[in-house]
Amino acid sequence: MAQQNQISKAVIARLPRYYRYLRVLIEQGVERVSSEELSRLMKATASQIRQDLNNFGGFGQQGYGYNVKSLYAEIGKILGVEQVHDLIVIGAGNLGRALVRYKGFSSHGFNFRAMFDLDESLCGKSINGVKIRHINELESFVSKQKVDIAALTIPSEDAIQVSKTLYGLGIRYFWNFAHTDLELPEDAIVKDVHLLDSLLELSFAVSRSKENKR
Amino acid sequence: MAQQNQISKAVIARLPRYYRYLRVLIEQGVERVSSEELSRLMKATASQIRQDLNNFGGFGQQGYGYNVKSLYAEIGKILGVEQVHDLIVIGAGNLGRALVRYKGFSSHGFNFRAMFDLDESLCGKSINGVKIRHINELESFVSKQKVDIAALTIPSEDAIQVSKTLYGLGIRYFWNFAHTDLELPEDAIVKDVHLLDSLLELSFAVSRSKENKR
DNA sequence: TAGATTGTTAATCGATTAACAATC
DNA sequence: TAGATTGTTAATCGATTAACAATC
Repeated sequence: MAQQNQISKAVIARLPRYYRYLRVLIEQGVERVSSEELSRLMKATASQIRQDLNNFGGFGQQGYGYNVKSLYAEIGKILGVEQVHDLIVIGAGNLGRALVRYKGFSSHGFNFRAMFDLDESLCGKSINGVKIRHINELESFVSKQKVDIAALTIPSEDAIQVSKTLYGLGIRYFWNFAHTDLELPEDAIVKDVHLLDSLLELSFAVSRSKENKR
Repeated sequence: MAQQNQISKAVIARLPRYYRYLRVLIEQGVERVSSEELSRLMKATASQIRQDLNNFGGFGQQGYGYNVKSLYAEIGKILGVEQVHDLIVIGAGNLGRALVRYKGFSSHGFNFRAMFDLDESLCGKSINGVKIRHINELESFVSKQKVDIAALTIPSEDAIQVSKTLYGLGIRYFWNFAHTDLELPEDAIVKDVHLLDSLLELSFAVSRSKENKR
């Protein structure tokens, strides 16, 4: 366990991108790829690619490069794509529904098991086969079913509260779309998707370019 | 212009978060804050906060700290929140509709001007007051209207193609939700929101914790 | 003035890149 | 074997943190 304990966040964040490019290569029927070729494709350095991959073991072969299919499979394994992941979505609004309807997740083992909402009029309905339940069923549902990840698509204050409840019920992985930081103990792992923040970064770039044009 | 030309991406990515915390302080009626207090709140170092803010000029005062309201306003100005940003959304699917319906953007000057889709049966409809047009109206629309940012909520291959078209029409800022990297010249600024990638990072953490439990 | 806290320079840390010996 | 390309160590670069003189 200790070996792969200290892999930096930067490396982990790059893995899905490798995975993506390798898939494209497979679809193109490419059998092998060198770090040099991959680096040109991905606009990274070959050094970085070799360094990154070697965090997990030597997947390549000197004089040959990397076998595309097996590297793809290895990275998939590292990312946990082979396992089934059970998700619930808190908040059955537009964003929550968009997540449940999106086709791209299930092919990587992500399965939405239920949605929860405060709005009674939504309860009982199904989105893409996923039933909307009232938030007061949350506790009983989570204690009976396996839930790996909770996606939060509710307003900030609610997200902070509900995430605490979910933590209390044993959930440790959170996909947070609320525009706030959650307030959870250290061992909770939160992946934030702050849409306004990313839009503001774009806005910064827009404004700056206007400055420069003056 | 040269002064503020070389601010690192890491700093820019942190600005929206400062902005968010300062807003909360304003709402709590807090008048002034020291880098030390803010650092405790945000779980950052006071050093980093002072360093970050000083990229844009001395907003603080020795022995006093920072005035919350004016710092908030300054960061807002830097992020370009004071300006109006005109957006179009390519793809009127679930995600595109969720973006247009979300209330949080307009209060920061982001206005959706139109949505575009291939599906004729959607065209003419409006989502939250934003009209869906056929994709073949894109060129004429963009040449007549001011468009700052294009949000792409369409499949990967389409996103690559359409973004090239949009670039040709003069658009330089892209909010990309497609699960691919765009292929645009250097001066295009792309902010990616790769939902599957972020979910895979969570999945990695889930798998690794299971490893450790064995 | 004394105390507090900034702005800024210097030190440290980590991540990226370069180089090259090992090896297929 | 010769050529190619990895795995890995060393050098560089950039970002974060610490320290402290400047100053409100």
